[in-house]
Amino acid sequence: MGSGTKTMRADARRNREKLLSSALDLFTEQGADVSLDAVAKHAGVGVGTLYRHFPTREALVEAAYLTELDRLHDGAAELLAEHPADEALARWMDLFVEYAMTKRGLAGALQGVIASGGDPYRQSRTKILEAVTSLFEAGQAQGALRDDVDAEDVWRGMAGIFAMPDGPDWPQRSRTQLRLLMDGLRHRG
Amino acid sequence: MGSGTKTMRADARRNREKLLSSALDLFTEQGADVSLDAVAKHAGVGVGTLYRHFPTREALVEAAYLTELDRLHDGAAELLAEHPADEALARWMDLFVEYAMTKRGLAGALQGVIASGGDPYRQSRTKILEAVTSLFEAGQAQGALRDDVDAEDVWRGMAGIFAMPDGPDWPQRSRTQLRLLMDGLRHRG
DNA sequence: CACATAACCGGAGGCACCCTCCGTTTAATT
DNA sequence: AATTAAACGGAGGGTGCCTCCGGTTATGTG
Repeated sequence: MGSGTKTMRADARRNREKLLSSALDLFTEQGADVSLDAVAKHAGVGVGTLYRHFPTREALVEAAYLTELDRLHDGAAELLAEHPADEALARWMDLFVEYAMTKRGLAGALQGVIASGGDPYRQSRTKILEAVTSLFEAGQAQGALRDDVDAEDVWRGMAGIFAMPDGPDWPQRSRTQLRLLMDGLRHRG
Repeated sequence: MGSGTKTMRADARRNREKLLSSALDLFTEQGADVSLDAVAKHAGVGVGTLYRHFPTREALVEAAYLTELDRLHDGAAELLAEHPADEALARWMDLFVEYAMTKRGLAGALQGVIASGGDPYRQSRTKILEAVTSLFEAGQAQGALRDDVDAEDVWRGMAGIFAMPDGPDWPQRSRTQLRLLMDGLRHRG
């Protein structure tokens, strides 16, 4: 990830982030063919800056997606630091719904990334599984969650929300779905 | 097909055809992102004319493909009128290779058609199967071709060329392949 | 703190494409 | 030959892409 994100000049990093978040907004709510000029303007930045950070449209979309993926991944550790593991997992599932929503929104644009030879989903599985594992196993260690299933089972259960037909209440239904799963994961009694 | 191709004014039909053949040329040899201005110029026609005939890029690409499909389909009857059925089938296979080549060339552009909700391949199977059937069954009736296989088997055999890795000599190898198939279809002795 | 300088910023500008609009041409009809 | 509805063509206005470079700013040094 962020090759030199660490040694970047402060303003450079700021702009990079503004661009990513604008791209996320516009792409998810307006589709794959937003103009890059529009993204730059929305970020309050010149087009030159955009092109310096992301030489191609695909680079921008891919980076936006990977950022979102990282947010999801890193969220696990943060939640785990502040809550009992089972509650952390429950909250993390809400994060997961948000991730799923943006992924849906970006789908069209990501399609284009793949068409130009990219592979944006390469680390998705790994990262997500890593997060689930850390949360779930912590829950087991704390005696709050069942021992007869493993993290992959949990992940498969969560992935079910991708199969649901979308509609205006998709997020709500997904959350319900995941809450059900969560209840199933706790110890009886 | 050609909704009112029959009652169109002569110049209109001429231009329509010039446009289709130019589109075929340019799309197959330059890829999916040729400019429509370029297509019009290549056809020796104003852009206005292009847009009148094909309101969207997708409409043009789809029409070009369907034209090619029709050419293949209609070729069967023509060949059958001029040659013994087995020879007609052999010649038709050459037509099929040409069709396959253009289909490969258009693949990228057709991908876009599908993305905008089109279904260019809907009638492909039917039309091709219809052509094969007429040729093959005529051959059987004339006693030149085997009786223990049917037109669908022939079609499956021909479809094999789509599985071959492409390269500069793809057309040649495809023809060889089909000639082999053709030999297998004739009666022994 | 002031200065130097390397890194970064912004957006004007040139180019290509898209698509519409309307004055002109032409095929078909009588 | 005259009429007219249909079709033509391409100029033009709008938009997006991407580069280039004069101006700005963060950061390390004296």
